Amino acid sequence: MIRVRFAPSPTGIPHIGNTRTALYNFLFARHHGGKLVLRIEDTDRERLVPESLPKILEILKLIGITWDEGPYIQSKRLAIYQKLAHQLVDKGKAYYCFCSKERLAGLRGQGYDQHCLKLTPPAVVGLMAKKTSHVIRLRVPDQGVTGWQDLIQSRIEFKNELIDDQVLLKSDGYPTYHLAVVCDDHLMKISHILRGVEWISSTPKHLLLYQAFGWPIPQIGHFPVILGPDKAKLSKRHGAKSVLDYLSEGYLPDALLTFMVYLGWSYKDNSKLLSMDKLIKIFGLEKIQTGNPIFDIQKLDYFNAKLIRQLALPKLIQLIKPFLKIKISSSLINQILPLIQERLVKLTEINELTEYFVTQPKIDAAAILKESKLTVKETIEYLEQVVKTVTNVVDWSVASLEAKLHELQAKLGLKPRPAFMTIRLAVTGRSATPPLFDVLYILGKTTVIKRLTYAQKALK
RNA sequence: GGCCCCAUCGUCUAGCGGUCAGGACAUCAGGUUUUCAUCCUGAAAACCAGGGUUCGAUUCCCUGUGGGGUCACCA
Repeated sequence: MIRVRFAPSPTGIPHIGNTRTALYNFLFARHHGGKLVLRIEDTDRERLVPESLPKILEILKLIGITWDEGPYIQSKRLAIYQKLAHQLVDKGKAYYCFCSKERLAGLRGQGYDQHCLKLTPPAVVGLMAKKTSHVIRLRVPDQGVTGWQDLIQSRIEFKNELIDDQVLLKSDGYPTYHLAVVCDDHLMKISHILRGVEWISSTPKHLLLYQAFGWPIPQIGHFPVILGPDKAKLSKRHGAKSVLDYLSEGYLPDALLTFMVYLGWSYKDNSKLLSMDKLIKIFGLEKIQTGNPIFDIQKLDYFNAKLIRQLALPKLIQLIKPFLKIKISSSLINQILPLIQERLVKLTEINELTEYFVTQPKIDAAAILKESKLTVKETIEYLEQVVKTVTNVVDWSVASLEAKLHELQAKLGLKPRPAFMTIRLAVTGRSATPPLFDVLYILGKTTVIKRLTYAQKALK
């Protein structure tokens, strides 16, 4: 039975890299019909950020990651770790250490265990009675190597002599990560440990712990880490954002999902949007890359824009409403949305792409003149002609607007581009909009005339 | 710096001894006869270097270089 776990530390809101680790574990479990265990590693009470737990759960939920057990909370399992740590002391695999780290380093290799390992019980009791702070350390062998065949990387080995005697139980009675993770993975029957490469150098310490306990060793694999554009590990320093941040910026969950999964993993040409169901079917560790991928926001934009284009209109309307900041009626937004759907990269862009439909835009006289290729007087006259033409449009439709204005353009001997760009600029204040006649149609005759008149004044 | 991992277009990657080294994102050019966007077509763009092994290396081995990770009573 395959059992994997996602074990975040509640020291902040997980960024996209951490969430990807959860995703890969989830996909691996589901693909093989296994279980995902959620565990909260909160043994560092100094860095603990209480609000991060609900955020972690929210992110998993929004992205579509479900778990089968947990969340187990390590701080509520202290007795277990303490008991196991003392067990190791009894077995001679670990020892009480009353020495400072510096002193220990100085004594290393010179029989420091005379000070730490062989304290007889009365002596230990005596020191404890004096409230001398102490830790329990693992006795790491001085010789030999500890290694494993990594599921993703190659075989990895470390010389034991290079590994320090790890602290297992801190002086505050809390376990260190190393103790807690090994105990819990064993107790929770984790079959595959899948985490980021930043854990590689900790793995031999864990392996040694498994040996000390006499426990079977699970399979272990390390995912590449996501790097920032500067090729350093993605972190807050890069403004590494969480899924929550991206969602509020107008990215869609499935775009984020696709983007994350492709960072270090491949499927066909890496350009397809993938749903969670599809991913569960096709995901496998074999396609995980060994090199560290670089975070590229352009890919995210690509997936998001593509997904928005594929959305059915009612769904898009529903999704976009929370992002609307300008006052606009439902019927108007329903008319505009089909025109801007394929122009939307992020949902937040709805405001800037819609604004000129409800507000008189600023008019850039210089830009109009540049496009019209006419003098001020001629441009104003042309706009006047446009006003007359528009006024005379009886059946207000895209087709007749197009017909009449093309007629005018031909009659005046103007080229299409300057003729229509001048109108676009005069009415919308911008040079890039959906098709002009659709825009005019939605704006309505009154507003179009009003804006044309306004633009004429601005030109004077 | 020690230790460990990694190395194909700018980016994500396919490749698992013999390929014109393929695709996608981004970029550029052209087209869809008003802009932008979409869509279509095309272009430019990579095997880090040097040694081996082999009839033959992008692929296997070694060294170097480069990049990354890690060196806590943090995870």
